[in-house]
Amino acid sequence: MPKTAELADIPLGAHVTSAGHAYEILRDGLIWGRWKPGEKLKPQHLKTEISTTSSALREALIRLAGEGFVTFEEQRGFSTIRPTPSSFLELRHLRVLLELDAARLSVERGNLEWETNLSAAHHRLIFLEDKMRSSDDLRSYIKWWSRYDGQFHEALIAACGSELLKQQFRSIYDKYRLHAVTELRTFGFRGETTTREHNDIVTAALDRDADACTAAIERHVTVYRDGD
Amino acid sequence: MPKTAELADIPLGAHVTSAGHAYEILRDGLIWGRWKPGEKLKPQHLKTEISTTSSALREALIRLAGEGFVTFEEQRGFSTIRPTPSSFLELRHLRVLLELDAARLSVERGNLEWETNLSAAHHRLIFLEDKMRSSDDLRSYIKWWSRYDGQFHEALIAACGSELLKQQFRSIYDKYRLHAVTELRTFGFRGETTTREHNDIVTAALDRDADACTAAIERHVTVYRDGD
DNA sequence: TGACAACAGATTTTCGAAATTATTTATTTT
DNA sequence: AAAATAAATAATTTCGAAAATCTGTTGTCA
Repeated sequence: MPKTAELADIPLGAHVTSAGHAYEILRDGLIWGRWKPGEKLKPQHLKTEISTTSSALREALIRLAGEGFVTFEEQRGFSTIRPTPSSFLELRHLRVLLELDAARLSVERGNLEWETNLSAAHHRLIFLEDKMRSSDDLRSYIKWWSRYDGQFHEALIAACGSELLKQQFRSIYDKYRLHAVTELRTFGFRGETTTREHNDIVTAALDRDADACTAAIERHVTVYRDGD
Repeated sequence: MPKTAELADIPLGAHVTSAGHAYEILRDGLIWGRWKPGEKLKPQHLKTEISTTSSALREALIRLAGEGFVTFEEQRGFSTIRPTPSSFLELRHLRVLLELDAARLSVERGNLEWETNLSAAHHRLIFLEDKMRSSDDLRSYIKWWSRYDGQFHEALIAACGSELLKQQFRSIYDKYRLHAVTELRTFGFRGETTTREHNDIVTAALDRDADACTAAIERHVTVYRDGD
């Protein structure tokens, strides 16, 4: 369990290069809404916020544009993406497609180590969810919950046997998270329901019931049925 | 039908910036095996091959690394990816996953314009395949066949309703193509079989038979069953 | 008023040289 | 000879200023 001091902020990965560092800062800031949707990201401007040079920022922004976290147009620079209901649904659809496929493979192929890691990730997640239900200030928990949720879903698909599939899932999941942050703030934490869903997923996975597992994931992800 | 002169080379998209230009050249070169697998791509070196500055090349390489066409490690630069049997299977698996889903949606949602475009793309493709069967020098056709095949599969999924899904498919398809180029050179053009498979796909699609269509696609893509 | 050109300010792109870091080669030590 | 160290070479990263391009404003003309 994290100490209180650690709960305040998640440490970013250590990076040797300044461009790599700028990339981490920007990526984190983008996911957590540091800049308004559609806002222009000008290297010259950002170098006061993030203390580095505009060249390093440009390089980081190019990488983020490739991953779809920012948009880029030749001669007119970078902007944050504009989350729309439609882009949210597209991301969710792709997330479900990838996760169901990967989870099915994982359930079929996973060994004891996979079970153990999944169990551990699940335990850590529901422990935090328990804490959250008995707290009135959720904001400080959201980042950690988000991280643990991500690690849980990664543990679930870890044994799918395809590095590419895992990598694609992670990329989509992170962009989905960027969109869902808004929703999390609007609708709040769903508490016991979420915990029950996570339980269903793990139970089915450890029972090696791929159909039940994928069904549980789909229920879990598509809770807000806003016009699929 | 392309003129002979055009057949020799496919024109790259016009770009305003020199980094964008370098990106196009590099991407095309990577797909068509201009550099050996695992070969280091050093900006300083490349600027003699591709006449531009090392900075522009670095920027282009960063973008290509983000898309997975080259690998990148901090402090030790860029290299071309090493196609392995395993990475080929992973790409193919993901390609099938995305294309089946997108094609099903397209078949369900496509309108008359979709039908028309698909029909056109198909016509152009089988016309070239006909020519190829009665030719003894296939090498000059491969690039064009590859392009038309890509356009055909894009036309097929065009009506899926998700820009993100189409974009992801394209990215995976291009990397799949990079791998398949080797295979195409090894096994050669499969001729009549391929044409029949393309026919099956279009027929099912225009019949609005999603199940038959996805089955036909899967047969088409997973022809070389090397240990899935 | 509206269309258009010229201008000014801001932003993006280009470029290459200096600083940093990795890699290879040569030398010394065990 | 093998391992460790040092020097030389090569590659990567950083940096900022100049060039090119875009954007918004002002002024002119029909």
